[in-house]
Amino acid sequence: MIYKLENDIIKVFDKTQFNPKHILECGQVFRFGIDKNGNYFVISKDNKATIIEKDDCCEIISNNPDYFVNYFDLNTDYNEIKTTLSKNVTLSKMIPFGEGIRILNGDAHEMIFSYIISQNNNIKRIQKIIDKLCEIGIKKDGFNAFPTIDELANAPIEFYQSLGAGYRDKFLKQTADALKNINLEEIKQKSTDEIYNFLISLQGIGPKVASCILLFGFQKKDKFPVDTWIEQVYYNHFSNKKMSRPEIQKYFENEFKEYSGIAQQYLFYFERERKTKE
DNA sequence: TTCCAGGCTATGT
DNA sequence: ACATAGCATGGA
Repeated sequence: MIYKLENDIIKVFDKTQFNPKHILECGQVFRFGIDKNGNYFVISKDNKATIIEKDDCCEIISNNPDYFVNYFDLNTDYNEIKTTLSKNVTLSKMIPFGEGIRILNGDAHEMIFSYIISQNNNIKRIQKIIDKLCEIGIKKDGFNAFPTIDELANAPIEFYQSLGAGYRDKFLKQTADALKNINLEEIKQKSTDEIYNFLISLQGIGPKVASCILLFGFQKKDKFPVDTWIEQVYYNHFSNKKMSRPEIQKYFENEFKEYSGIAQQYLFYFERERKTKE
């Protein structure tokens, strides 16, 4: 156990496997930032958590501690996973850059819309578009909840056109309409392949976006999404052999098995931190 | 100005 | 089954 619950505050003691910067800036989530006190915060669904770094622990202050124990995946031992993944020599050299990364247990519905927006886009603009999308979400204490399926389905196409999302606006509207009569909790009971096929049947979702949604929204850690950054990691650090993105995905999923998605985050964070100075 | 960003759809072969 | 043009927008 790496955490304790005290007066609705989660105290995480093992900082080698919990680092708010690594967790939030490794590209898996978009509704986060640093508040005026210099503390990281993250919004998920209709919940918000603020993370305060102390000398001996990180304190997670939120409206819903149970939600965030699950959200931050606090019952999983990431040091054990790191040891396993370190058998790959190339990856073992990159893990220290993002040693406190954890895969967040995000909301499936929120991940679907977030990652439709993410296609052929950059993270800063993705965040701006999602922020605008959330303006129709319920007002909470200092933030907006992510809009529900009904709120998104009831919004007219003009709303989506006002987001600055470009050609993705119609994908968002079509997906909102398609999801209106679907219970995602029932979808969750299906096999990974069945969920994948359901996801790519939605407009604006292809192999990469579906893999992200499976990993971050359906907690399928054996998925390894391949985007432009991962393609570069592959050619810069693993092989010069020309491969398609689906082939690169297979290559890494075969290498990292049930921890593929976690390996992917270390690689993504390493490559992106190396090439973007803030 | 051109290129690129967590790619997908549509339309060829 | 695989290859590629076109796609909205904004920042470098």
